Amino acid sequence: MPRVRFAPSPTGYLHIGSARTFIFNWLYARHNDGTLILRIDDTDVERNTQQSLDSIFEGLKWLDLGWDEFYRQSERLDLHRAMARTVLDRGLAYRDFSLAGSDEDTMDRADRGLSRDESDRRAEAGEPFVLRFRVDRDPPRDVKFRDAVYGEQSKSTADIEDFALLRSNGLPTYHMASCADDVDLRITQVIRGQDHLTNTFKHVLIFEALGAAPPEFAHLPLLIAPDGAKLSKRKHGPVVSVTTYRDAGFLPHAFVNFVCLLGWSPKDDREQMTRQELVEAFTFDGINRSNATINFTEQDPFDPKAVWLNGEAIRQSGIEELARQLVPLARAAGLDVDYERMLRVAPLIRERMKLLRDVATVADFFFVEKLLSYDPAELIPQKGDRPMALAVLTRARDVLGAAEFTHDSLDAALRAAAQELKLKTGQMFQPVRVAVCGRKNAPPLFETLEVLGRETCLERIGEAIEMLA
RNA sequence: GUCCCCAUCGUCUAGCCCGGCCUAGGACACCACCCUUUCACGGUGAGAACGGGGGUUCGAAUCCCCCUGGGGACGCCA
Repeated sequence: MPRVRFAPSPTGYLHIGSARTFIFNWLYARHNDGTLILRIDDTDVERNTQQSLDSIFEGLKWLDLGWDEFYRQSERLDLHRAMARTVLDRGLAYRDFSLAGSDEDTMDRADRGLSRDESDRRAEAGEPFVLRFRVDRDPPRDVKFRDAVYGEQSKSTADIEDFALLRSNGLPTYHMASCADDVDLRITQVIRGQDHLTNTFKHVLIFEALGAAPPEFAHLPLLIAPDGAKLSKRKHGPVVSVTTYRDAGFLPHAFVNFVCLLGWSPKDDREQMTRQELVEAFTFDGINRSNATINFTEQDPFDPKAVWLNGEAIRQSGIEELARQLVPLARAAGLDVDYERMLRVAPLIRERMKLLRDVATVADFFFVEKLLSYDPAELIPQKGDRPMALAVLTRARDVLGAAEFTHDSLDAALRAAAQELKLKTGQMFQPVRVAVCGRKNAPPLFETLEVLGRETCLERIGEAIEMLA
């Protein structure tokens, strides 16, 4: 049974690249009936924050995929130290007491040749040290592994420096903790970003030193920003945060769908896929080797394809479900909404939204007492003038005062009115639409009038007439 | 500086491993037209790419080499 893990470090919010790593791990686990482990890599006490841990959970929960087991590295430090000790005892690591560091030749540290006796003595005396892996370069040999995505990989030990296993404060480094836990948790596949590809040679060395078979590795092409650099929290800001997508009104699945298409393909031209279809189609063979650019700008933080996918997902969602999701977004935008009313509005705006937050700009007039002020010139129809607009609105007021407020009778009544006034239907409808919606672009007129109700419509048309008079 | 990885439309990608079916396919975006009471949805269509140079071969987007370009890693961060 495959066992994979997603191992974020709580040093910032969950960004889209991490989210993709999580999703690919999830997909692999589900496709192969395996186990997905969430492991918090929090060995760097200085940089960890509760806030970012919360934000990671928030992001992962929103994705709504779940995981099977949970661990925190900070609760497993004894294991890491014990394994580091094993490496030391096998002579494959040494204590480096020269804490200056920077000028030091990273290949051949001065303390590399210290005798074990002296090393032990100084350690017992309480002298601080860094435990380093003793990379065997005499003679150099090639460290090899086969990556499931990038193929055979090889690197000479001559090009690998003596990296740290334990810090002078006694805490394990990422390399040590990660490998120790991968062994202990019996991880079978390590699926992570390609930025770890060169680290992997060090990890292979650690697995060897521990006498453990290394897991299979699958490195993912990086997600890069339009400026060409690896996506980063520091450089690109909140536009790369998963919560930014959530707050804008992405549907979790649309987001997942989009992210899956970055660096992976089902190879058969499918793009909109259900969760089940993704699980069934996901294999390492479909993963690309080249980095994927995610398109965003300061003005428009979301990739157009993500937005399109989301619009499609919105159109495919049920009215009840959509209305339920729209209510909080509308409230956040300051609109006075309730579920019942949203249920009537949702069908009118479903295909006019790409993000859930669009509800605020597309449906505001359904929920406000008083329309936002608009330019009275908007009331004047194509190839028409002020008197025409006035005539239309006056007639419309009479008609709507009498008509039954259902789609069909409104349709019939207003069309008849247009004919009487010898106007094109468009010339008849536009002033009415602007009067009741406060703008030219809006959902279909009769449905809109129906939902708005007679009282509101007459009131707004009256106001429009006053504006023109 | 050293090492590693990558290279098809603006972007995401199919094709590459197993050369010919590729006058390079799909999607998003953009543009045009159709539908239409506006907007949107939907439909139809157009433009748009194999980074360059050498090989190998009857034949190369596909195989090899070089160049160029891009990215990543080299921390007592992960």
